[in-house]
Amino acid sequence: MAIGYACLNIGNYDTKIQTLRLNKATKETIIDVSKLNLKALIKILEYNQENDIKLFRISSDIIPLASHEVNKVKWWEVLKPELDYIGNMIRENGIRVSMHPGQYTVINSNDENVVNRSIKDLIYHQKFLDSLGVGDECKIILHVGGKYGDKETAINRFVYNYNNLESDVKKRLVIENDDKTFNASDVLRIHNEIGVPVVFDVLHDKVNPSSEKYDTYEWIEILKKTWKKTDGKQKIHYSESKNEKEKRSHSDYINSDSFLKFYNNLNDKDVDIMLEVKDKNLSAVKCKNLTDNSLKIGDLEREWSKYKYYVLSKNSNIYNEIRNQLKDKENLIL
DNA sequence: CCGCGTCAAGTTCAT
DNA sequence: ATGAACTTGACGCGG
Repeated sequence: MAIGYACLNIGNYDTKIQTLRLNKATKETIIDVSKLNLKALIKILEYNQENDIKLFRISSDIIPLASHEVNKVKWWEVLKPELDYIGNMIRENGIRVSMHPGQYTVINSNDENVVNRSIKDLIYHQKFLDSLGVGDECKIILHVGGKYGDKETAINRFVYNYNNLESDVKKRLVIENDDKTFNASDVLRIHNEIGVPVVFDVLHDKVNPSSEKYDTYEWIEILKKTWKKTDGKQKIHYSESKNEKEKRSHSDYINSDSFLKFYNNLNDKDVDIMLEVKDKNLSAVKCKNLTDNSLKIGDLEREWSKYKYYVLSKNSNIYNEIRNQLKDKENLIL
């Protein structure tokens, strides 16, 4: 079991992923920003290694404007030394990385141009992971896409376009139940047609449940079967609502009690858990510690002290919440 | 240095 | 109609 976080790292210098705007995009700026971002990724991976975090989602922005037509850079050649270095790091440290294209990547769109751009974007993600030389267990997570008023047709178009993807892309693709349209039952149906593994998203299932009366834990068991041995461990997404009103928004931090309850209820702990939460590595380290009975309070406090001044100065809200969460942990341990 | 309008891109839903 | 939300705030201009 590994617990991970997505894209960004809070509280550590030189870990920011930069973006480029179109009007600034030249061959030179694209390479410069890419190099900076790969340096940031190295820092993040070093942090992950120090903190025993073995699951991480790499930001799609790592290569700026990667699948846009303005980007003609052969980054996989220009940046080969950096990519090799990072790939070695990931393999040596036994980290499982993933990527998650944005909401703009929609392979079931009814607009052919959108589909073509989306395919290009998937190829970018595949090429990035392949250029690191990481194994097939390092996945690209994709949503099914839009409904366009007719779910049936939309699913069929997804299946058709999926089947036409090149096999290098397909071997890394997994799909996820979303918060509005395609629920757990829909993605399982798609799996049954094309064999693509399914990431179960706990929060999405809460806000967009299927008509079956399976609960979270039953769904996780059912969807475990969609993962073949070569796909690596089953992967799930865990997050919590920001509040009652903004149910679909991710919370600033993971609530210790809720997470432990969830974790203890898992029938099979042999699953990788990706947290989607605003405070990123902070909650990831905390949740990992929560599952580790051997951990001492002093370790938690040391961990926390590394961040508190930064977080306090940047975001006192998160500071207070996390401090309270750590108090929870003390109570749980004692 | 800070505030805030804007940023490559698609789709859905709440207001 | 508009804006927010999503995998994610950061860029960069004007003051």
